[in-house]
Amino acid sequence: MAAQLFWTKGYAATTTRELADALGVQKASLYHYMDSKEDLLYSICLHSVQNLYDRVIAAVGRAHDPLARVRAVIGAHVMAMLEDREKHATMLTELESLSPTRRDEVSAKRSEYEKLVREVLVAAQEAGALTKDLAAKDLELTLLNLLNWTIFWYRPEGEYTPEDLVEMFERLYLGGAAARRPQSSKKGISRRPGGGGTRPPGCG
Amino acid sequence: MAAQLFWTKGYAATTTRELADALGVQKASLYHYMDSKEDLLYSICLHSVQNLYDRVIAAVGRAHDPLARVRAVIGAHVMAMLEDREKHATMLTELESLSPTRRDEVSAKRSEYEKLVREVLVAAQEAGALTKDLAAKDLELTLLNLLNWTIFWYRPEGEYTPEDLVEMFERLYLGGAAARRPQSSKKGISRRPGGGGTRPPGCG
DNA sequence: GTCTATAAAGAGATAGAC
DNA sequence: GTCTATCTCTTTATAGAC
Repeated sequence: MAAQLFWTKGYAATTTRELADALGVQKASLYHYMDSKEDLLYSICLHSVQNLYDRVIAAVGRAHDPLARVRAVIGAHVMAMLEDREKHATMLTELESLSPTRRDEVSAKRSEYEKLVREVLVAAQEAGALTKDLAAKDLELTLLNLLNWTIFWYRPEGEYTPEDLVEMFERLYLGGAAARRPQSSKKGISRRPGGGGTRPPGCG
Repeated sequence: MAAQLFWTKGYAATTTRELADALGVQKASLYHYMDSKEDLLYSICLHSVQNLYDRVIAAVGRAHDPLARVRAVIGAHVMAMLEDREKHATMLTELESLSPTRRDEVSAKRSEYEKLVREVLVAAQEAGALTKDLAAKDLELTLLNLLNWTIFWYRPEGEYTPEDLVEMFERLYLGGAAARRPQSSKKGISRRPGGGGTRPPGCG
C-alpha cells in the first residue's frame, strides 16, 4: 500500500498526506502506527529481501538436481518479484533513502541472498551443468542482471505472463541467443492470446 | 552535474539549494539559466536517449556482419551507459518525474532506440546467426533486460572494467550459461589485478 | 549575471481534545 | 484511535538591488 505509492511516485515525492489519503484517515492518525515515514520504507525493504530469500530457498529445496536448482532460482526470483512488484521495486530503488544504519542492515540481508544464489550456481558449475567459461561470480552477476530489470517495465495487463518470462529467461540464460547447429527443435514460447499491444515503456 | 545529484539523491529529493551549491552560486542565480527544476531533468533525459541512439547506430555502422552488429549493440549500449552513468540512470529511473507531455516525448525517442536494437537482432536472426527459439522481441527484451541493470550497481573503482562487462555480457547473451559438450576452450575473463573487494550493493 | 531577501506553499511531525 | 489545529522547517520560485 505504501509500497505502491513509493514505487509509483518515489519515496521522497510521496507525502504523508497521500499515505493518509490512501488509508482513508488524516495525516496525524498515521503517527499512531508509525514513528516516521522512513519506518514504512524500512519495513518494505526488510520484507522484500526476506520474502525473496524465503521463496528462493524453498524452491531450491524442492528441486532434485543442480540444473533444476538453477531453474528454481530463476523461477522463484522472478515470480516473487512480479507477485509484489511495488515492494521489491521499492527495495531495489529506494534503499539509498534509508538512514545509513538501516540501509546497511538491509544490504547485509541482500548479500546473504546473493550468497545463496551463488552457491546454487557454483554447485551446478561443479556438477558440470553450467559452463566454466564464466566465473561463478560472473554467472551470478549476469543472472541477477538479467532478472532484476524486469520489475521496471513489467505490467500484468501486458503481453507476457510471469511464467512466459521465466521460460524466456531460462532459455536465454542457459542456452544463449546464438544459433546452434544442429538447429534445436524447441517450440517458441506461447503468448496470452490477444493480450498484447501494451508494450510498456522502460525496457530500453 | 545535475544528473549526478538526481541520480545519487533522487530527483525529488534534490533541492535547488543543492544544485546551486554544486555550481558554486546562490539558488536564485540558477533561475537565470533555467525556468524550473524540471527543465534540468528534461534536458538530461533527452541527451541520454539521443546519446544512446547515436553511439549504438555508429557502432552498428562500423560492424561488418550481422553477428558483429549484435556485439556492437551490446558494446555501445554498455559503454555509453557506463561512461555517463548519472545521466542514463536518471533517464531510466526518473522519467516518471517529468510532466506527461515531456515524458511522452522522451518515451517516444526511447521507442525509436528500441526499434533500432530490434532491427539488428532481426537481421542477425534472419542471417542464421541468432536462434529462432526465441522471438525477435524476446531477444530484444532479454538483451535490454540483461544490460540495463548494470548501471544500478556498477562502480568504476570496482572489480570490473566496462570492457570486462561487455565481454561477459556478450558471452552470456550469445553463448548462455549451460555447459557444452565438447567443452569450449575459451579463456576466462581477465580482471583488473587487485582492483577487487568493492562488491557494490544493488546487484541482487 | 549574481547577489540578498523574501514570498508562498508544502513538508514531516506533534499537541491535545474527543 | 482518530480527529482538528498548529508548529517548525524546508521547499521552489520571485523581486529587485548592484
